[in-house]
Amino acid sequence: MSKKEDIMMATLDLIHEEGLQSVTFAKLFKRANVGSGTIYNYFANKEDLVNEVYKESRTHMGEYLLQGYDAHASLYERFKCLQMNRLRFGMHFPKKFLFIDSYSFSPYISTELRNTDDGYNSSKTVQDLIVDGQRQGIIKEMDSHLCHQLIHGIISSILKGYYVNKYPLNEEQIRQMIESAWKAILV
Amino acid sequence: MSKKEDIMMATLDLIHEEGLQSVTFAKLFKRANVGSGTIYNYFANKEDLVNEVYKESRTHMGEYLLQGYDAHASLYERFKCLQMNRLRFGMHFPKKFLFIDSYSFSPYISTELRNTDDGYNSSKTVQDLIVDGQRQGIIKEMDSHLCHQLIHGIISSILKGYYVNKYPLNEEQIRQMIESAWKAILV
Amino acid sequence: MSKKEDIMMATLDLIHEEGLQSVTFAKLFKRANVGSGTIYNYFANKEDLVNEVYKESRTHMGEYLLQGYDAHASLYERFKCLQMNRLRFGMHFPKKFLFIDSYSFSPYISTELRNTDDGYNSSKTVQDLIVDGQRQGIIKEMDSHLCHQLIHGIISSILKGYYVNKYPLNEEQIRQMIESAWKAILV
Amino acid sequence: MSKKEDIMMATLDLIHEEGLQSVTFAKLFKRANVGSGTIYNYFANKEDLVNEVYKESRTHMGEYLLQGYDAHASLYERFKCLQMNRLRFGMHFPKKFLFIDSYSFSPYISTELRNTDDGYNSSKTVQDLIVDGQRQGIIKEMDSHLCHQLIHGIISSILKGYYVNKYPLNEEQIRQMIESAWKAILV
DNA sequence: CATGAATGAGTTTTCATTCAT
DNA sequence: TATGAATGAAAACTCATTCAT
Repeated sequence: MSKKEDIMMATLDLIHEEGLQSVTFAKLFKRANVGSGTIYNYFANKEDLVNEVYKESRTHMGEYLLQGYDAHASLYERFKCLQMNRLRFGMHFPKKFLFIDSYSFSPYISTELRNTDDGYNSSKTVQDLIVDGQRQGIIKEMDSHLCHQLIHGIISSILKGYYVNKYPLNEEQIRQMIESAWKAILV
Repeated sequence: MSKKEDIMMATLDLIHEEGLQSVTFAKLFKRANVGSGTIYNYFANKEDLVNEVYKESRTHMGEYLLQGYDAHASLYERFKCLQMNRLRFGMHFPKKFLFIDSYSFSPYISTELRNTDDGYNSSKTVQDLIVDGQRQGIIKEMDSHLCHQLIHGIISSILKGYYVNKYPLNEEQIRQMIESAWKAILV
Repeated sequence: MSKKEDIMMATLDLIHEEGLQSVTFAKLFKRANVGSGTIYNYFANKEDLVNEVYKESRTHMGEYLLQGYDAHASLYERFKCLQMNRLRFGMHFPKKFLFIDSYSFSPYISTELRNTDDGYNSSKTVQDLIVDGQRQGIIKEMDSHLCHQLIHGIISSILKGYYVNKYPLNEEQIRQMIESAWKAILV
Repeated sequence: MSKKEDIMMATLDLIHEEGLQSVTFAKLFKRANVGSGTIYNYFANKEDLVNEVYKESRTHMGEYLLQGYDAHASLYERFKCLQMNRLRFGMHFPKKFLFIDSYSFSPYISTELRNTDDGYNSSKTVQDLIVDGQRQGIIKEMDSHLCHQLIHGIISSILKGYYVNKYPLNEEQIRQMIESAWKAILV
């Protein structure tokens, strides 16, 4: 793995373990096994580093969300695919998921960065799905962003419960959860 | 207003504007219009100050949640009252709500404080409601703390979108969201 | 003496001893007997500190040059007064004189700072003297700034010889040097 | 041009633009368009590089000073030739002149290098001229090195004013300055 | 010879905290 | 109580130099 990746991974690890505010360069270098100057070959400063990690996480999640997505499948199939992917991403990459969740609305992440496209248009895909569902009279009429945020909140809460080991999430339970989220936005 | 209150308000303001990790005492003293030594008359150190602000915010929210609560109303009425209060608290006191939401799990907030009662038993009230609903077979069977977290997560997610101006939140939309959160926990 | 003065003096000393480029804050703090953070209560950074020292030196010299100056004395008397003061300043404050001499034309000192008034109009007094002398037909016709610079170069060279102990400078010798400089600009 | 020359030129340029103390290898490599390791094929380290540039500048000036010098001309003619060459060198090669002037006494330039012959005996030529003039009773009695320094100081001072655009230096003014410098060392 | 990624010692800078007033 | 100058440990950052390719 490249030094740059080492550093980004160590950053994500440390943020997960101790929170952004207690990530110091000293800890970072030790964890990433690089010399103290090395980071400056790749990142201008700490803020830049964190932003890069954020961007990479967002891009990764954006890509992950669309895995196996079939635009011609039924509404529920499409919903299920997207939200299962979201859930699975959170299960496999808890550090990235939590980092995105925690910092997307913090002042540390600039507005423009927050609103930046993740390169996979996953956000637009979800929006389209919602609008489509509303047109068909299946999904409740409401601001599509609001609806998106609602779904995200549900999935996100489920994951947080999973993270603290409140319950296991096997295939059957995942299915139940997705269904539960689906019900929340039906007319 | 007392010096102590000045300091706590300035702390909350700065955390909201720049994030906990970039709140320095220098900024704090300037904003609160007090001398740099003054804080040590009221707080043992920075961590203590932040914990005090956290405690005050939690107490405030706890009190707010129970406004107009009628223990004898129907299950849904009680749910609606509590969650509407939660949503309204978030709308009226964004700094406090976000601070609680963002830092409840940060290492900066001591564990004992995080689990402490807010002085209004609002937490217990919500738990009781959930257990009651499950006993009646209306609310899905799951750990009651987890269920509480699920509801909080939904409301929180919606508020965050609102904070960054993704959408407005009028009476109609508030009603919809409470309903959706309700549906999400039904059997 | 104030901490600020301690720091400025130590700065001047170190620049004199080792040159600007090898003045580090570590040396500075040790020499000035202050804590490492203290400097930042007075100066924004190293450049700011050096500029302040430069300004103070210039102001001091500007004030010194006009000591005992009588605008109604004869041309030569006035010339003698100004240049003797210049020479005496250099003899009593070698560090300041050399610092001004070395850094006035270095890229470290911004053009605007170099051209800044020293607060005593000593520069203008010299210019006026030259123009007056030229009007009277005593001083050679030439650009007055050029003439000023010429005189400065002579005095400055004499001082540098003095600094390296090439000769003593008693009253009689000072008189001779001033006379020598005077001859250099006569018609 | 060879890599070595590229590096030396870039060094001189950067010293002129920002001062020795802020010339970093990073800037140097970029300016000279070479890889960061390349310099170590030609110079042992930074100090060595700067000393090489210094030596080259001194040699160039030494050669320049003797242009058109006629050992059999009159004392004043010889003086004029040498000092005009000095002035013209400064006008045509400001970077080299200033570098020599500014850093001759800096701790960065090794003492032995500073006192080293420039390869053209220009220094000895000036010394001889002075001693000759003193023997003839034309030039003031003083240490010949000091006299040399006095003359250099005058020329240098004039050039510095010229560099910062205080005044132009045309043929007439050059002639005047040489004459003034001459007068300054007469008995 | 030429390169540039990696390094870590050294430097600058920050900032919570103390303490004399 | 209220202050703010002074502090120094810790943090961020720089940069000459090395070395594998």
